[in-house]
Order: sequence, then C-alpha cells, then structure tokens
Amino acid sequence: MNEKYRSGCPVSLGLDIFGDKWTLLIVRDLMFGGKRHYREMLHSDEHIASNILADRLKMLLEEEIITKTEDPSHMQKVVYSLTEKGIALLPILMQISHWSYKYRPVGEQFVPTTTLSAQDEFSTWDNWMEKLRKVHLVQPNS
Amino acid sequence: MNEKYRSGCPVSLGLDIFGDKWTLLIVRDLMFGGKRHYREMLHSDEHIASNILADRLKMLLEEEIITKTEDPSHMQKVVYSLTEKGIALLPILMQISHWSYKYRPVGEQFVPTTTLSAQDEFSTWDNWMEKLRKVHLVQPNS
DNA sequence: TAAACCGATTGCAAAATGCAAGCACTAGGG
DNA sequence: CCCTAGTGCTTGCATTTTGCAATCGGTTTA
Repeated sequence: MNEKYRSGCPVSLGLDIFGDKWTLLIVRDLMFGGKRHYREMLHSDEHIASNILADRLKMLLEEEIITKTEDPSHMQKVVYSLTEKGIALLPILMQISHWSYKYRPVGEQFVPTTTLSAQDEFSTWDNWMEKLRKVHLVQPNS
Repeated sequence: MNEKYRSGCPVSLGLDIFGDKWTLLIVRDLMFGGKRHYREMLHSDEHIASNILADRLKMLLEEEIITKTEDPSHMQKVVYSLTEKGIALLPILMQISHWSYKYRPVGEQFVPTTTLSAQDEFSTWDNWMEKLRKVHLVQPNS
C-alpha cells in the first residue's frame, strides 16, 4: 500500500481507502449478501466490471480488510473473508443505509419492517458483528 | 440529477451520491471546519482541484444537500450552507472517523481527548446537529 | 467429451481527475 | 485614480481510472 495520504484528518484517511463507488459495495456483499467468491460479487445488481472487482479485492487484501483462502471444494476457487478491521466497517454501512432510507428511493425489498431505538440499534449492530466474526474469522477447516 | 441509479440497495444509493474521494470532504469542511466559501474549501489540507470542487458543489446543490446564497459583504461571494439532508450525513462522517482512529494513522491534532459511551455519542451527535441547524438552516439576513 | 465454471487479465474507448492558467469582475488601500 | 488581492468559477490538456467485452489456462460437472 502506498504510504501517502492526503491529510491526517480521519474522514480523509477513511476516504483514501474506501472513497470510491465500489469498495464498500464489495464489503456489503461480504457482510450482508453472504457472498464469498469473485463470481458471486461480479453478479451483484450493480454490475461491477471484472477489472474493477479484481483491483478492489487486491486493495482490500493489501489493506488487510479482507483475507483470502483456498476453497477445499474447488482447486481454483478462493474464499474471501472479512477481518476484524473489515467487520469494523459495519457502522459506516449502516449509517449510509439509514441516510438512504430517509433521502433516497430505496427499493421496497430493502425496507426494514421495524424501527429500532438508538440503543437497540447499537446492540443489533453488535450482534451482527458477532455473527460476522463467527463466520469470517474462523480458521479454514476448523 | 440523472434518475438512473445502480440498484435499489441503500448502500449503493448512498454511494451513487457521495461515493468518491471528495464529496464527503466538502461536507466535512462545511460541517466541522466552519468553511462556507469556495476558496476556503479550495485551501483545505487535501488540495482539491478547482474544477473538482466546482463540480462537486454543483452536484451537492442539485442533490439539495447544500444551498448557496449571496454574501452581503461581497457581490461575488457566495455562502454555502448544509440543508437538513446534508446535516443528516453527520453520523456517516462520525463513523468513518471512528474507524480511522482505530485503523488509520490519524494525525495527533485530530485525536479526541475523551472517549464517549455509545449513548453519549448519540446525544453528542444530536447536539452537533442542532448546532449545525442553527448555523446552516437560518434564513439569510435574519 | 463438451460445457460450464474458476479468478483473474487484457486491449481499448470513454469518463473522470489533476494541474495550472485564465476570466470578468469586486473590494480595499495608497 | 491605479494597482493588487480576492471572488467563484471555467478552460485546455495530460494523466489516470473506469467500463466493456473478450480472453486465458486451467478445473469441475453432467
């Protein structure tokens, strides 16, 4: 990873990593879509280009936001997993979603059926992150 | 604003608007930097290009995330202000900051001196947003 | 065996970004 | 009055990134 960043501001430092149209969509797929393989992400609704997907996965690996391991079911297949650093992006995604529900034409199938209070929301996020840790942070073949 | 978006997913719909390296930095400047004028934002630490700043401000206006009014102190000068829709981006910026404090080399001058509990954090955000409403949502000359 | 699948890579066109200079003013100071 | 600095952009061009579609050398499936 190149060491240059635009400033020491935390917002800027975050955007240096994921300030583009695609990176957080990949994290979303891993986090909420149960997608773990290249082709699964390639076929998401947003139609990412193959070279962009490859490029971003490479960057996410270099940043240690994800890891990749071989898949025992197929010699060529790899499994991508979130690290703790990746899982920690969940509140950002949730706040983006929250904003979009309010101000953007969110598709019906994405609308939540209940509304949570602020504190409930935090503990739900904690539950989600715990679940993600169980799925993504386990060792292969364990 | 063009009506096409990549999908109905809330994350994707948010990133359609602010999924780039610059847009949320402009919002940051308005929100936390007390910057209200083009040249002030042009001189932020990250050195945005003038054509990119103009382009993003135009987009933010079209999206009604900001408004602009003339400045009574100078015929050419305009004042940019956040709308409620813009102010509602605060939690996203805060979560990005929170992630960066943990995983990125945040500059010393940006490090907070206290740590807040989750609930305190929410009420502090509410206070911030209330302050922003007072500054940004007032009518000119009122 | 043929077809589908695997994670990429490639060549090229289109779009976006970055750099630096410029525009037509407006305000302030000498 | 003149000059300088400031105002919010715009412009021309070079570079970089993104998007599109095809391809690669395998591996697995029916």
